[in-house]
Amino acid sequence: MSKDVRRIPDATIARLPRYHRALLELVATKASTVSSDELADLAGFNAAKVRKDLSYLGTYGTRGVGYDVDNLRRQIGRELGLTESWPVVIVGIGNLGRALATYSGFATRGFRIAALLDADPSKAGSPVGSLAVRPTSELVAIVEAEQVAIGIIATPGAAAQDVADQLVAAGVKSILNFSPAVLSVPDGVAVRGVDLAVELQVLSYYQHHRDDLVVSA
Amino acid sequence: MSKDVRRIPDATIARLPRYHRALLELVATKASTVSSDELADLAGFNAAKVRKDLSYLGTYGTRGVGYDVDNLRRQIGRELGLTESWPVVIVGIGNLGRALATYSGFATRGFRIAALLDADPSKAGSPVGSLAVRPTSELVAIVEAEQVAIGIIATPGAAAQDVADQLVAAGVKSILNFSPAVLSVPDGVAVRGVDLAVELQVLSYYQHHRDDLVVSA
DNA sequence: CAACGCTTGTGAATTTGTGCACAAGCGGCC
DNA sequence: GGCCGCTTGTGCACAAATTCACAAGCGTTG
Repeated sequence: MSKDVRRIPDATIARLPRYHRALLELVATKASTVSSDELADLAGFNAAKVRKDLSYLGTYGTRGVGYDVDNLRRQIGRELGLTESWPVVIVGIGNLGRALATYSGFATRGFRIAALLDADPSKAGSPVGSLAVRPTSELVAIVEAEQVAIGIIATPGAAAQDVADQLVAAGVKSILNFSPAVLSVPDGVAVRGVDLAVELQVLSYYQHHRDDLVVSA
Repeated sequence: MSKDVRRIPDATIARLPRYHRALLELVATKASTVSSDELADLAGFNAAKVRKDLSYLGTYGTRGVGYDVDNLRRQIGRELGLTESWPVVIVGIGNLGRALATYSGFATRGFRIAALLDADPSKAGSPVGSLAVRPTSELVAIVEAEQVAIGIIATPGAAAQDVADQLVAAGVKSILNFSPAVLSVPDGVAVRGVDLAVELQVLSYYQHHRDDLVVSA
């Protein structure tokens, strides 16, 4: 009895945030409508992809005119679940954790930092931005009290799996992992990893093979 | 007259760093050989993908046995161009830039931070880790002196394109962009972007649609 | 030295994603 | 009201990536 479960391709979902951000910029300008071509430019893709991606969400464009900036932004936001800001916890308040805690982009793009946690008791109480660092033992209470669904891991790799287990036990269903460790979590918990060194190594590959690529014919 | 230009799929290249890291861990243990199955576990993929990926590099496994840990690590490192450490510059020494500057993962995985740069002259001279922050005006000199090929942008979005232009003008050929801005660069320059909020928003999508996905039949 | 268990390497099938090209349709203009 | 320019939405062909399934081959054991 499930209606038509509109299945949006993963590749499209990964691009929606970029559209969303581009539209936020457009809102700031006077622009009230935008064409797939312009949006492609702003988001860094091509027009055909933009149209196909947006078509999965529904028919929000007007032929001959383009897309209504404000409406489209709202639709994408709704699809991404950004209608109200998600509370997130950051675990591991080293240099990276501190940087994430003070990153303004989270607040402006749909997220609210509910708490900063660190296993090191000597860090507890010290302020980072407007929040104080709290001991990891308070995790369960915080997650429950604030209905936290997303956790960010910014610990060293060695501690990451342990923290992940605690997050899962506390009821967190989505994890963003900045440590280089590969996490194993039960079904139903989503994990996304960002490994800073991995990104550099990929660049290193293309840098290293630049000349190969030019060779042809 | 180009020999066989072994074209490695982009998707594979993006996974090579994960294999490389898993192998580094294996080297630390006693393990001298590893099967595609184990490696898949450690890197977070599946065995078939591992074997196919590795087959693009050459025939480094032994049937019935597995892959020689040390040799495979060396081969992947060579392919990624990690035989000696690349000098990188970090531009934009805010919270994120500072975190990147002190991130130990870069040093252990093939990169050396050649300089920290910031446009704000009041930051110049202040030490971050073992390096002093230098004004962006020194960029050209540094890139030339140290043969820097990779630049990391950790500025706010508004400054990112400007910094990218300067990096390109200085001769940097690969850019890792942590700002949310979309950069435009000439052909021949590689850009990779990591937008922290984008990753969270993708998680938000799956969190938000968790129930839809379970609905079936 | 033959048989066996184990693991790689890879063709082939399948799934997923991309890009083209054009019909459909809106809005303005004469 | 009809024509025209512009931009969406999408069917289709192609390309890339994933997964399956199995033959090839190594090493060990009796």
